[in-house]
Amino acid sequence: MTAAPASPDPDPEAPAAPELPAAAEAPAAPDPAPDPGTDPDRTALHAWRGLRTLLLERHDRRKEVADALGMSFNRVKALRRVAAEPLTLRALAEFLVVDAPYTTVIVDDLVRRGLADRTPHPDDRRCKVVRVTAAGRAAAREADRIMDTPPPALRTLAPRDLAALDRIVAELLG
Amino acid sequence: MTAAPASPDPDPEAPAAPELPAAAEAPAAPDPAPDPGTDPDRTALHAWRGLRTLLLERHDRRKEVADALGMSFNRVKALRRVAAEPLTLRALAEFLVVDAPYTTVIVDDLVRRGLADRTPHPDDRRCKVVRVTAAGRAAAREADRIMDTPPPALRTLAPRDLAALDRIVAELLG
DNA sequence: GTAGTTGGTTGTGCGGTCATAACTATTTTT
DNA sequence: AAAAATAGTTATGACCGCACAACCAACTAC
Repeated sequence: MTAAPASPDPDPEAPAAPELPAAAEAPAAPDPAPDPGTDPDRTALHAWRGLRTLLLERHDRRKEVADALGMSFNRVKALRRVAAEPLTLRALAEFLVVDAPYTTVIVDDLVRRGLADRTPHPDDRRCKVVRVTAAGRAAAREADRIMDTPPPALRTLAPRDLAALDRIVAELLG
Repeated sequence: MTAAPASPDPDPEAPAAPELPAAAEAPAAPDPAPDPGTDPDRTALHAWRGLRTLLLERHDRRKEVADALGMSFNRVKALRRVAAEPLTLRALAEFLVVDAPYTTVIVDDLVRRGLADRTPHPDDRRCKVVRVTAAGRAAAREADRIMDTPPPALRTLAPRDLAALDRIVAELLG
């Protein structure tokens, strides 16, 4: 754990950083989208920005899970895949969209952490099957737990709204 | 542009990679969430996973914008910030949550690309103000355009649903 | 006016991501 | 049986993100 290199720092006692005189211009970036209004495109933009803020800024589970497990998100992704089902290095490589050598590196890392092991393939002695260990399964479960934690506000949403959201999201996914 | 190291490869003529015999076990990870049902927590989980899929997998605008502009997403973030409003390196560092030396590196990069320049601060000769150039403003606009592009399905949603989604998202953001 | 603080730069280095090349051990093809 | 393909490993090395240390210039406070 390292100290934050730059905090939001709303300290009212701070010596006040030098501000720009703000040369009477356009009012600089209305980020939360101009106005929902009734125009569908405008509303879509507003909703889209809101969704991005919610998922990418407010609740960045990738970062959380990487921090919690002390490994990069890609390792977590590999671990979860392996925990879901033992697979060959080749299959893992395909899943992660990386080449074979790097897959070896990734699996080496998981093995070194005691989260996975390599076992011979029953039918093909060239292959190795990557399996999760008990510790790995626990870690993967923890990862799942974090990834699957919705924002608190989602769980306290009015049931009708929650149902509507779920239905709409399903529709958006086709 | 490099060739994809491993494609999804659903080629039916391929020699068929060695599959595991699938040792009659639990049915391996029901990822799209078990069932919406009527349980609020279950519905919340389902909706949350759907949102993550939509935002993080189907429409990863960060990757798109980085690819389109040929720079890392962090550079894009810096560029957009600078384009919104000229600011000092210190302020930019705070915004990006990186330390001062790395901020210098980032700004150097933007300057080298012709997207920004450094100008003296009117009131404090220690400071430098980073401003966007014309090319930088164009690049930032392009970045904005990509980031602000909702999934097509969102724009073709029934107006009632779109309005509902927008309202619910706003509520989730507090 | 000297001391301490702040803004910025340069240099160095660590860890992560990832590819290429080269090699071994198998399996498949002919 | 020889040739070709496939699974995996072992270098090696590139690039990126980013921090830390050390430093200078300018501003602030005593």
